[in-house]
Amino acid sequence: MPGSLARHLDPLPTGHACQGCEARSRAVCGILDCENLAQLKKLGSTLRLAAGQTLFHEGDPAGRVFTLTHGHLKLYKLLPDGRRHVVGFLDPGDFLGISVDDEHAFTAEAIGDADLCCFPRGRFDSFISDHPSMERELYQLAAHELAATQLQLVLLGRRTAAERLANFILLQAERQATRGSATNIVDLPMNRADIADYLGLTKETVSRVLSTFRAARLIRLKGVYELEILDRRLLEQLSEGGAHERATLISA
Amino acid sequence: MPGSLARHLDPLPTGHACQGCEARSRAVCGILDCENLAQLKKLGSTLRLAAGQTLFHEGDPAGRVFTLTHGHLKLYKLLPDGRRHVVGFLDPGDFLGISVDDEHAFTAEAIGDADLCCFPRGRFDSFISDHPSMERELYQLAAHELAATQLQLVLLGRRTAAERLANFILLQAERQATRGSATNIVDLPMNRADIADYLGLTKETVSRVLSTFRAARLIRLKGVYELEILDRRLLEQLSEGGAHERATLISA
DNA sequence: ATGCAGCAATGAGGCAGATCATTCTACGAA
DNA sequence: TTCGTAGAATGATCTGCCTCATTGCTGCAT
Repeated sequence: MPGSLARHLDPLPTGHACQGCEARSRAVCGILDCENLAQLKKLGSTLRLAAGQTLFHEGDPAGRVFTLTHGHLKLYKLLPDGRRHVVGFLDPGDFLGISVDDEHAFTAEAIGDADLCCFPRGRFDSFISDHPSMERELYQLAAHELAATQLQLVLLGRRTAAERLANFILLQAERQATRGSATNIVDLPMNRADIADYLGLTKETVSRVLSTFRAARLIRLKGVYELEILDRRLLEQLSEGGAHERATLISA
Repeated sequence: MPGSLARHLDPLPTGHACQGCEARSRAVCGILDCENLAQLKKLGSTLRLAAGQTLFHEGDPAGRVFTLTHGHLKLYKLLPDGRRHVVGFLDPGDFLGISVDDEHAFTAEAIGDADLCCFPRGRFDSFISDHPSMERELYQLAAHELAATQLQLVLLGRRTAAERLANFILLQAERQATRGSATNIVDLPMNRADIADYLGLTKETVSRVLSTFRAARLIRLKGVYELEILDRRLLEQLSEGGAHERATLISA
């Protein structure tokens, strides 16, 4: 969900601990200058997750906060009977650790291999207390997340399967645009079941709707984990949720 | 959604502008001492809304922030074709104005008559910059809201109509407990259509499920805008979303 | 009281999406 | 190459909730 735009950054001096970090331009630490960044970096450590590995479970004590530097995570909650809802996906640069509670509210699991910076919460908190710009940045982030999540509420509460998927594809494209190429090629690092659990659908419905989109020449599937947007305008109309469009656009 | 617990407050001296404010114990300004509170109060003004009146529309410039001091608001978003989703309800003490954008992300409308404190955003922002405790409080609030909204995502994405309503009733009861009586009497200031649009259902389904609950002796309807919880345990089981329970609890 | 207006409750039928089952495809191991 | 496996795609059927329509209730104005 975090959709902060890439910042322009001064290059780091050679030998800086964060040299070559692919996530810095999008991450909260990106607002720090050289010295402060190095200072923060020293407070934490790095961590590598293998595909499918769990970073933490729902209910675990939330003793650390993270910045994802490479790869993708999914965040989900489980109901007692096994139903699952994916609350969000994390891309490189995303921050993980906005929380009131001392417990994690969801499970975080690596989709592919992933790298993270991690910081003990106490040390991180006192660092941000000393750096008001970071504090403000985190507030902005939380506010931004909140707005995005409210949009997702509307999606889950009131939109059709086709609208949900159109919106998802465009959002995914947009997020990838902020981290590089602004093409119409969209990566889907997660599988169909993850998408389904994110959109409140079943994997079968996701499959079917994507097939419909393909048949209607809205998209082209380039393998399972990648697609190309062919008709952005129509996807946008679907995503906005105009009324009759739905019927006519897709039935054809 | 905001569920902050009531604070213990030192009484205000007679003549204080916030004397007798029913919302102070729950509101963000409640953490301020006498002087600072008076100082904040002077930055803004008060506002009274009649039932059904709109405070602002989605897309309006977000030039002010608010604290609801009396009554109830609903916050909703509209789709182009008229579908509506209620993002949340506001009770006395709730803060309205967490936002990154300079535009309101939803429409805010009074359910009954309502009173608010309102502050120009610029002045409010500089006030909180000068009061780190307020800043932290707002961050906490945003984080709390975010967590509550994520729970709502699961609700809308993965729960049945009965589970949604059981959860809604309990949540409503809980919020009222923080502002006074901890009884089993629950006020529903909003009408069935509002509840439906909040839970991603239709008003008919809300009606039907409430009737089912009544028939199953889970609740008693005391007029349209008030109900009594008769079997909290069963409601909780439903709300948690255990599997088979659903079938057996309600069919009887 | 009577009629009216606004919700809520209830009934009948339809449909979008779920569920269950099968086939297809890609890919890694033997 | 063949086999085996996992996920995706597709088909067949079912169902929970929606839609549309009617009835009932409560409060208010005449």
